[in-house]
Amino acid sequence: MAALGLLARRPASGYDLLKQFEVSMANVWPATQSQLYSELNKLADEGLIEVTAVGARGRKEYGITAAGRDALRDWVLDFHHDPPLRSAALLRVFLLGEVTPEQAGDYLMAVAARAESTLARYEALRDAVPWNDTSDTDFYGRAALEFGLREAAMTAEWARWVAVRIDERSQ
Amino acid sequence: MAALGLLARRPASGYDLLKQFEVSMANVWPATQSQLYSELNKLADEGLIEVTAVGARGRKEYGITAAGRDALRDWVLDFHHDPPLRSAALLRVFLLGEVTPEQAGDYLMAVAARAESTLARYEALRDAVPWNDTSDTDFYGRAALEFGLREAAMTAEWARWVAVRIDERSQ
DNA sequence: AGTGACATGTAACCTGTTACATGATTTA
DNA sequence: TAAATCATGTAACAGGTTACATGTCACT
Repeated sequence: MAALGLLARRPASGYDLLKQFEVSMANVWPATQSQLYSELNKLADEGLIEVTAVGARGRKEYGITAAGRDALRDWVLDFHHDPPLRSAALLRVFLLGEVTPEQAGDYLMAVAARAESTLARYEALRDAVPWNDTSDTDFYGRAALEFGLREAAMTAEWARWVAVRIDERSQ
Repeated sequence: MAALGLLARRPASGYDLLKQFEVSMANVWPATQSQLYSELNKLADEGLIEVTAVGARGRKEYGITAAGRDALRDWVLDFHHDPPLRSAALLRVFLLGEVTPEQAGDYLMAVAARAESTLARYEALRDAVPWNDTSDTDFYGRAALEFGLREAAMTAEWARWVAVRIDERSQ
């Protein structure tokens, strides 16, 4: 669906999309090259996209069809079918009793450090990108970034909070 | 790995684990019956768990082995191999430009409402469970719950924040 | 005797990953 | 002309899902 979403903005080849994924959606929806090409063929088979131009080196430029745009709109507004998330990070927390309090504390401080470096990266992105509120792409990209910012800050605070409690408890 | 973690606490059968998953870990690591039984056989093949008792109706009770405990400790402290998360919910936000501002706003208010009901559920859980800080299981379970509480609150606030901005922008 | 809970497993299918494979075009 | 980039695809495998399949034991 991510590929369909990008093609809704403008036509592109698999190769183009791959690069767009790297810059704009890597944090949200990572996709491998192999996956993307088979996804494009599948979307084309279903009539949601179509080849709009053929270029050099076998390049196929795809564009979204009317049916594709309908399917995308349906998907965007339907959040009931979201797969339940499976968080290895949280599962670890459940199992932290298996290691010493020192190790558990170190682990949480590492989690906090990672969240803080993610936060710094997102802040840099927020400050570097000239967001233009009149563009939907910019506006909603900024909204998604805001989520990332808040989540990273929350995670770092939470990890330090737990680390402090582990420390208190182990004395 | 979740099964291994539960078996580290006490021996259990696949059937027992299935019920434990439903109550204690469903929010973090959902698992299907089919998956669990094949996982148990795989763990047994690898020598990380072993059958400690055979009961009626073919019941096999598994216990963690020394090798299993080592593997679990390694896994718990290693957060580098976490799979990158793929968030359908955030991808939707990126694509919200495909629908009208009204629909986008409704969508975000629905996200907020869902987060708030999750929050209420977690708060009820927090207040209902008699947490005993001297038990590792309780302590770390409480820490994981705290994450859930903060995440739900953050998500609800964020969704309302975005909804307000959509509203301002569409006037 | 029948129902419900206990208890485990297999088969078909889908999605995704890594690694492999191939070739065309541009640029230094 | 060699290297980098452009461009797409296949194969083997891993992990997960749904649905199917099977049988036992306790209780009424």
